[in-house]
Amino acid sequence: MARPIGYDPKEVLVNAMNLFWEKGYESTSIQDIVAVTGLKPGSLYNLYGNKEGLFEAVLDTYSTMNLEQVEEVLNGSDDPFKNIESFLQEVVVTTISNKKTNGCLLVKTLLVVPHKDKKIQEHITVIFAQVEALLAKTIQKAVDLGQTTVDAKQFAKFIITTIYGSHVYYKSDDDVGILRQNVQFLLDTLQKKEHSNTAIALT
Amino acid sequence: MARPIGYDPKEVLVNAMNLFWEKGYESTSIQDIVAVTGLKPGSLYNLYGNKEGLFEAVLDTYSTMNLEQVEEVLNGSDDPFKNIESFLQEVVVTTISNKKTNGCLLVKTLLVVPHKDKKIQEHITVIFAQVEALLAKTIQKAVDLGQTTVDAKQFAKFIITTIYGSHVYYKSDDDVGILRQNVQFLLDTLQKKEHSNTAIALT
DNA sequence: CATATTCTTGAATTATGATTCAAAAAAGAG
DNA sequence: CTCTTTTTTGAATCATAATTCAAGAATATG
Repeated sequence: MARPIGYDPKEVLVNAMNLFWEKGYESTSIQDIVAVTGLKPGSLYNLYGNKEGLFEAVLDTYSTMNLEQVEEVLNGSDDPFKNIESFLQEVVVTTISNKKTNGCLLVKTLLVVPHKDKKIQEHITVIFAQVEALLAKTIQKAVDLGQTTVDAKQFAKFIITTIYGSHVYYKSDDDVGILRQNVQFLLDTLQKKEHSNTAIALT
Repeated sequence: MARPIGYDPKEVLVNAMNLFWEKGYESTSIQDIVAVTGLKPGSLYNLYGNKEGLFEAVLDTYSTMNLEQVEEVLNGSDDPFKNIESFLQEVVVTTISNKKTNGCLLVKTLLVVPHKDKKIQEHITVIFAQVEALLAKTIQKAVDLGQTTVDAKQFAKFIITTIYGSHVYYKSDDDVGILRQNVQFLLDTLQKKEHSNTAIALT
């Protein structure tokens, strides 16, 4: 009855996402989006209303992908401490492989999106809170098993803070050592161990 | 012999700085700068060449101000551990009072400035390294006095990472508690103490 | 195969913002 | 008071980018 869409909406969003991620919201033009997605301006505006709408859809794509990955790692085994360890190592690996695109899209966006843009800010805040909640739940499991004695909620916040910070730090100094070191400090603190001075191995 | 300049160059830079800080580089137009500085476009271009040149001058102003402050606190007393403590508390206070302007201008800029802009990126990297070096020196003093046993350089990096991260975290969740908590974790780790669960008092 | 419906196209429009430049203004030297 | 030098002005220009829209294309249904 009607002309069907001639593209994969998922693919469009992933392509747009990668571009926004690399160049940032302000520096990415609709022309750029047209170039990477193949869709013409009219189609894009038809689909998403405007640039901001497209960006919100991109944020959804990004955060869904991330949340799924985090959830998978944090529930990877029966051993919560191991899962936290895997999560932290995963973060290191991801940060390194994201180098070109400058760390986390959400962090970047949060710091930059103008104040007016409450909608986007709140969107991101909600996603952050979800990741933190997942992490806190896993830490609590570790506490229940006697693997650590930290305050789960507090320590989840501390971990998240360190991850944010690592993204920034790595951007200014791309020495992989810092990433591993920070993870090691976190694990040591979690276990109240002496800091070992040896970086953890990467998988 | 010639017409003298009719403004205070320092004041111009501080005004421009505050605007860039609040709105970000891309979202600040020359028109905006004209509005807050009182200088007309022609004068601005005369002085700084272009928008990027102006921004570099702003970065200089910002980092000079910051470095001076950091140096002052870290050399505030004969007790290096106390000085580190004061520094961390100072950071908390500053982060809170900066709320409106979204954390550190340098962090924000680093994450956002397009790749091409190597000059600005390197500029910021150098400043970061200076702060870190100051911090490492103070920690080393503490080590020499037997106040702590951490690796000074490593721990300086960890502190810096946490500060970056706090800026981001606080942006998404303006609960002051997180800032104090993170500082407490750092101090506990520095002393290898049990984490106390009580936030440090603000001055 | 005609038609209704929805999707696509991309040039045209509108908006915004960086930059230039020729003319005007200010000050001191002679 | 005139002239030289430097600064200031701000409208005009140039550049870029967001958004619109009328015409064309594709499909399924009757």
